[in-house]
Amino acid sequence: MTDYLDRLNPEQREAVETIDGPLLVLAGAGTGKTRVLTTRFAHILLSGKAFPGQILAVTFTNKAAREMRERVSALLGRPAEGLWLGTFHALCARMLRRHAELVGLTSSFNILDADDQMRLLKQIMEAERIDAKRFVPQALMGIIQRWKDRGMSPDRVTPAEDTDFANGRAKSIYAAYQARLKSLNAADFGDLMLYMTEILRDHPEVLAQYHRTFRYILVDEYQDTNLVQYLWLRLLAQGHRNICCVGDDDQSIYSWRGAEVENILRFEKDFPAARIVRLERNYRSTAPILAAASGLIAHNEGRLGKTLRPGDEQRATRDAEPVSVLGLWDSDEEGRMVGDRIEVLRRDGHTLAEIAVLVRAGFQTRAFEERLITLGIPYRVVGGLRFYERAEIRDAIAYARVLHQPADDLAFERIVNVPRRGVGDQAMRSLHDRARRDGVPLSIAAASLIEDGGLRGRVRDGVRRLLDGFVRWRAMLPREGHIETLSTMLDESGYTEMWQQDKSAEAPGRLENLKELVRALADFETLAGFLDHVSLVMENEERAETDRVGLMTLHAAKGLEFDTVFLPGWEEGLFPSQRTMDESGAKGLEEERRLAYVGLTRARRRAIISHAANRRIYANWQSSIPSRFIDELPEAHIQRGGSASLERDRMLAAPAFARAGGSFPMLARRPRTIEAWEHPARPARADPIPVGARVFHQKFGHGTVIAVDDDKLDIAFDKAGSKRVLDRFVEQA
DNA sequence: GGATCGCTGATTTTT
DNA sequence: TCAGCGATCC
Repeated sequence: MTDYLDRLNPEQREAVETIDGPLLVLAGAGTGKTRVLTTRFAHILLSGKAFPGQILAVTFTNKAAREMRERVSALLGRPAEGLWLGTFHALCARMLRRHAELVGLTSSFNILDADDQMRLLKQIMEAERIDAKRFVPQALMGIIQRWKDRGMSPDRVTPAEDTDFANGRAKSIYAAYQARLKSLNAADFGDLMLYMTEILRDHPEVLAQYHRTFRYILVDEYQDTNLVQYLWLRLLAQGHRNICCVGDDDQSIYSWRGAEVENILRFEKDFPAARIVRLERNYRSTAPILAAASGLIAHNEGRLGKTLRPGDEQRATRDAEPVSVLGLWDSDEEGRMVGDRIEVLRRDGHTLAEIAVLVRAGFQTRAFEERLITLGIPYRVVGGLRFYERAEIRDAIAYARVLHQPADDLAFERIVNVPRRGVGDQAMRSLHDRARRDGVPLSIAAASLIEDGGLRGRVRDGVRRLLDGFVRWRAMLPREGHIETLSTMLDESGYTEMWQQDKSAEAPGRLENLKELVRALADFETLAGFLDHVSLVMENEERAETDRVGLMTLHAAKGLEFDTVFLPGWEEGLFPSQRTMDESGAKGLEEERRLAYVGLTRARRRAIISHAANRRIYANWQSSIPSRFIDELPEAHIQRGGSASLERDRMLAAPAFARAGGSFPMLARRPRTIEAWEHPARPARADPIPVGARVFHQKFGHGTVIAVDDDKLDIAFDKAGSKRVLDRFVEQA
């Protein structure tokens, strides 16, 4: 009965068996976090402490929720049903449907996606006559979302929290935006958390009800919670105080999305007498990889302090290769290096799906894609545009939304002129005016405009055909079912034909996606069920288990693992990203370092870090220096190599090069060298530059040296901000 | 109302 | 480099 406990190590076992009272599990990368969470879940059920419906289990991603559900079912030996297991947002949506009227919505409220949100905000900013050029709507959206992340409805935004965006009108636009959402009976993602937290805070009877229901609370990826999620959890946990949070402060990489690591740090304060269990035995990576990752992350301050060590020393050491650090001439060579090595691995019988290339920013994947295409190596780009974010899918869903909910103005607006029905700005304005005048949805306003001649000619005919269509499709729905109806609707509305007529290269793919969407409908009983799913589960269901190399950002790689991990582009400015450092300073740098740590700890057996001396950024070449993170890796566990050798250093040091501003496009097409090289030995500078010195740099101008690290200088440039550059690129002013 | 031209600006994005 | 947007023209 309890043999599942035998498979755990002592710390894991403690985390599973400490059922009552607050518990914080600090789980390093690869220490069996998911196993602990799922086993704990099953253990609570199997020990008879609670029924499935009395456990609240929260994750961040749908994937994590699905995984937990599957693994709990496996442990129980039967499907786990009636669970409150899901993402923060899905759980809040479910709760909010019950209490919607408390915040002025009805239980059938719509959940808007990013696209709808932006359109709405733009409309409001336009109405408020805000110059969209000076104040970009995206920026305000970001501000509003951060407010929501911190649990602030418009009336709670204090002057101190306000920004000077749009001359101090941000708060009032926020209020208008919220009002508009309510009038549309809609909530955005942030609202799901915000409203539910407000309800729990202001309605003790509702809170008491959930206290009765939830005896145990489990939280995954606790380091990623934002303030409103934290408040929500704290309210719910006040009942039985049986809350277990699992997280890793070293893997907190979403602060720019509002996540606050501080939530972990204050757990003990909020829950006195909380038990803390550290999981430090790593069963994933080899000893050198762990040593490199640990050595790197040790450079961060303010950690809760964990040290990863191999769970199985023998296994982690056997045949373990050091972490490779390769210095390359330019980004092209880096691409070739990665491609060539993947080819070798493939020839040696390695599974491609066990290889990943992890980059800092999305655009970097492109270079590797091109290389892999040339070599004929199958790959998959993880992330990027997701299925439900594609235009054709969103259009089709908008059709479905109008079908389901004729009053869904945002959806109606999206499709009324797709395919073209001659509805332009002018007609749109009439529609809006009429809708406002009569206090009716756009579709009703359209009907009334056709009736009294407010719309004429081609526009009238087109819109009339559309409205007639909806009447027909709605009648068809109960008779023929949602699958048949949706596909008929897409055909009869002319939407399918629009893409059939389209001559562009993407058109066939889009038609394929539409078919896929109709297929996906089969998984749902009703149209409503499907629509709720798409708004909450915006993800691309991975199908076809083909063997492919993974290309993705470091963020997208969190939670995944691979035998071999390539980590290209470890250069100052790119990684750590200059922009992060400019915007968030030392804190930003630490988050970048955590990102590097996440990257390294994805690797089971092999990690290959690389940096290029010259990188093509957009149109031109830029020279760059190795990332400071490379210097922070413990030398004993890494192996340096690469082609950017003595020759390069001699050239970099040459005065002519420095005078040319540090870039030399004419040299970019240097003949390829096969992996030779040892680590570049570099000539010391004859006249060392001291801290505080005034210096001049060809590209960045004048500045003051604020720190010296070997041959690298941290310089606060008067105009260009602070940067790290090689001493040979500057001269004392 | 719709096509075309030219300018701008460009991380990370679990829901 | 190049996509996405707004301004401009038909």
